Amino acid sequence: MPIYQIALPLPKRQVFDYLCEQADLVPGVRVVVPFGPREMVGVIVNAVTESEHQTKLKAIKRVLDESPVLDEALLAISHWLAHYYQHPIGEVMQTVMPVALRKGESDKPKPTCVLGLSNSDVDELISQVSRAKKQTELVQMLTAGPVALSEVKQQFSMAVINALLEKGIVEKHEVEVSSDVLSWSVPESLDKPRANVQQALAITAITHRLDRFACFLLEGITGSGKTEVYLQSIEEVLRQQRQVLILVPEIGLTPQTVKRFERRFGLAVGVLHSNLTDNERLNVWQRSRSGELAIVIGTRSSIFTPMLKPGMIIVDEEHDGSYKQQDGLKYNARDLAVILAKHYQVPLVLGTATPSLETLNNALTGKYQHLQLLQRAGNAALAKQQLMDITNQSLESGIATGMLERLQAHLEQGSQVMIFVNRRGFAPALLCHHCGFVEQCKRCNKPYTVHKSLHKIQCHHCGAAKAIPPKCNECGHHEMVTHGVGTEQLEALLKKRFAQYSTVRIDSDSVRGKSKLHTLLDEVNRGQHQILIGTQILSKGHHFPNVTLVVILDADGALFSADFRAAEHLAQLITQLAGRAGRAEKPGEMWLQTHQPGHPLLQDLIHNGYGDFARFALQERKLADLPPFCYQGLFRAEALQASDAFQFLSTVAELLTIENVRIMGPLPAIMEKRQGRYRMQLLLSSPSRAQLNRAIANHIVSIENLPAGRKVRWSIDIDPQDFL
DNA sequence: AGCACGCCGACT
DNA sequence: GTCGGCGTGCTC
Repeated sequence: MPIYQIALPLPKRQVFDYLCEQADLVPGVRVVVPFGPREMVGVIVNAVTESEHQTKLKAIKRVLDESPVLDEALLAISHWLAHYYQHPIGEVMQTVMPVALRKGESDKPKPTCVLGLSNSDVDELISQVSRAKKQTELVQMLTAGPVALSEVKQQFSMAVINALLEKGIVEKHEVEVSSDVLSWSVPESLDKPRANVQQALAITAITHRLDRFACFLLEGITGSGKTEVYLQSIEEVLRQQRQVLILVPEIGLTPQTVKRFERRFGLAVGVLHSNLTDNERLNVWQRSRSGELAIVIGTRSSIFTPMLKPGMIIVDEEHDGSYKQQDGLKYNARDLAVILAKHYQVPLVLGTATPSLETLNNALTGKYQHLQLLQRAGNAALAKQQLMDITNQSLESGIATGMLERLQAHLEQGSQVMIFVNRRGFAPALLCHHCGFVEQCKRCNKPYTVHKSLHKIQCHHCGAAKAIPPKCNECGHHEMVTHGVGTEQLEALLKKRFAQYSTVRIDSDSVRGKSKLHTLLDEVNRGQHQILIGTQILSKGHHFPNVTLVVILDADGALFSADFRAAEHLAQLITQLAGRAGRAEKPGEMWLQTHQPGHPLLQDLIHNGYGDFARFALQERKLADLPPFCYQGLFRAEALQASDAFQFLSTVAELLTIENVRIMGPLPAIMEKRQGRYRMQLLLSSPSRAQLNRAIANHIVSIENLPAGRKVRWSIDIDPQDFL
């Protein structure tokens, strides 16, 4: 009887062998197997003739698929992920599959519900509806032919639909979707803008040979028309009847973005974002696999969407941190896109105004083709960047007095202003004016953030909140003062100081849902608010044409951070913000408040721009032997007892002492304590990615079985993005 | 990861 | 005398 190796969703770097009478099962097929006292859904990895565990083999309970759910590309990607990230194959396959399929649901499309008219005499039917306006509209919509229920629901409420169903005017049918044909037509005469020279060069470079792997860095300054390059390149791919996968950052996926793609080609676009249900996700997955969808656009995990005829992959805002998954399988979707494009033999376009140093380095060394868009189209403007030295300056809630006057001047001109702070809440600490005691979260050993409007102090690391203490816990004095500045405090100051203008605060406290964010942003652009206060959120995706003054309150933190990428991220933030404000006839200015006006990185950034800064920063990384000039892997461990984490990592360090791999640690993590657990890490770095990988791979099973690992939660992070 | 088995404290 | 705490070990 044939034996199959099955990948099961367990944190174990091994497969489990099972018997099955069926001899024709192939890798990628899901099966249900008995596992100890329970049942699990696993995926066939391989068929073998012998097993080390011959005597204890059990039989597969049920075969779920006739053909593999994981196609050849996804299987290859799963193995690559398991090897590169040294992650258990079962968990990898779990990550790669949509949730519905992990649970064992069928991968065949469910019959869709469609609504149609009960007879063809439209006038007769409309007369039956009588005066109900919405119902008449729906009947009219259906005169063109039956429409899917899910689509009808977007425009009409269930009440309207049910009313017509009860009257027998409309009927519901289940229809098998048969979408085995891949075919769409792109209109010949697309109403498209004319590309400028640089755009045209980029489009030609990308579309020159679409039938092979090539990686492009499309470095386009804000407003240079990156999207138009995407669109015209996509057009060529679509004409070849091939599909396009587009990755966007979490926050960048707005209905407007999707509509732009839909309107241009008049084709169905599959959209994947975090608010979809498992079944909606599965539906897009199926329609992409069958070739029905020409374009799929989505966030990080969309990289796992199968395609019948892949033609191109685009990663927009390639520098964005949301492409790296922070828990479980810590993959980077942008890096994975390179592997996938190579596998498919299709071009990959990485687009951004502020390339990550890793990608820029690949472009500068010729590994990627570097396409640059330096001309700004029509209405775009870049705010003029300037430094404001605040050493010895008087500050009011963190803002320099001179800056307040500048705000006043811009507001009087009828412009909008934007102030950027990197902290939510009122103040990042509460301390006793008498003895200096700082109120700290006991689980994280970090100061509580003060939220005055909620009358609470909250730990921003674990979320725990409590009432603001009326007196010092240490000395009992009643004089508690705040330290530092958050968005809430700035809002209070500016509301008082500029009472005649409307101030709005945009951070994750003030925008609970995504729709709230869009409402507020719309209000800003309609001119309902003049003063805009916010965090990171403001730097992504939205334009503020009437903003003529942008102030960054504190640029210094990032210059002396323990995280070597902090300066890069600050530069990206500043450049992105500068590109979001103002327009050609009304250019903006941007001020960076700093205690370090002479800092070379800041100087370079504001005088020579991001491109120059990035090249300079790359030199620094090279001298310091940091990524992308070395490769890193990070072992993290956390335990209730700091010594347990330390001991585990020490043992790991001993095992991994290998030539050409530098080991640092075990050291406490930057966030040394979080949610009551002590966190330590062990950083490995090597000039050779292969040697680093081999060092870990050779010992991972012994590490996995280390008795010292029982008390700790540990994980490996290959190419770590941050060191929190 | 789950889940069972197993050996020591406060309770109907 | 039992219920239940979570340490240890195993799952093909």
